[in-house]
Amino acid sequence: MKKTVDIITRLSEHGYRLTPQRMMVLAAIEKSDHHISAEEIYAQVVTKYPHFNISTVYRTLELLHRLGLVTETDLGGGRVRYHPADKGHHHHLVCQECGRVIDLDESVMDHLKLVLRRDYNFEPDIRHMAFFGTCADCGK
Amino acid sequence: MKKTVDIITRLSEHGYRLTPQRMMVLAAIEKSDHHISAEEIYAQVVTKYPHFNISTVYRTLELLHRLGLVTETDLGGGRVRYHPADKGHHHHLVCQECGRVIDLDESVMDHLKLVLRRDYNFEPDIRHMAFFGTCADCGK
DNA sequence: AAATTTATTGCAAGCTTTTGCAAATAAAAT
DNA sequence: ATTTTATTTGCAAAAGCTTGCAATAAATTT
Repeated sequence: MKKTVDIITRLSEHGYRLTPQRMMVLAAIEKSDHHISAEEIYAQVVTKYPHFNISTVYRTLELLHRLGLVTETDLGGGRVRYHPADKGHHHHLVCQECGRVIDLDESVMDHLKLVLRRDYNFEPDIRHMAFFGTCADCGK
Repeated sequence: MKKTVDIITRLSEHGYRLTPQRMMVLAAIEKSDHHISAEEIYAQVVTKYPHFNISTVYRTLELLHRLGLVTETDLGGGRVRYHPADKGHHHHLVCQECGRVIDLDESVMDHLKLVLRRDYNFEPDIRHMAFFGTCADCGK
């Protein structure tokens, strides 16, 4: 399990600056126990740093995602949710009827990953997927 | 291959009204040879119907998607793209480096669909997926 | 054919996310 | 320690999409 300090090292190694804003966004994501939204990160940081702007949250999230340190997932609800990539890769089933979110083990995507690599020579970024559909209860 | 008239029948059967706006949105989607965006549909219809509003496009697309007549897919580029569901189910690989879009046969998702149905009793709506990643050329 | 009912539309406002740009500042060079 | 540099930030505006609501109009009933 990677720690915040390792992510900081990665940023530094890639030549990105270690700004207080980035450190606070990172802390908010790492300490969150759920799939956090940009607005939630903003709300946490702005209490300590009143000038803080939400566009910095989005830019930091884009950077962390591009470096593979954070996953971005649309779980419905009209906003994207973020999760530290090191806190376990997993996927979700989202019921479009009742909104229920079912956790899925990472391994369910292994076969598809293999096919895309082998048959299409494509390296997919499948670390945190959400599939929409109808759950057992709602399907009668 | 389903025709526009069949979609109109389905709408009518479900008790939805056959308004001129809906007919024009439908015509724009059906006659498009690519994955069309809401803005493109709006631009086409508004030339014939100046009062036309883009919120009607989004509401019509949501309805057609809910009835399974149209697929919604994020192919990158900051906007969702729409496609008639009857024009062949297929999927895409989107390269995050060069933006290249590779077409994928519907069957690549068969195994995953089976697993989700069998092991999770979940009926997934996997009719038009896009997977992001790195294509053969960009992966060196 | 007219009246009734109820879904749908247009409009305006709002929400989430992105972007251009000048000012600020982290890190490197002196 | 100071200056230089290039990245990053805050701000404002905009893009894409959604939603509340009163007015409109499709379809049903009379």
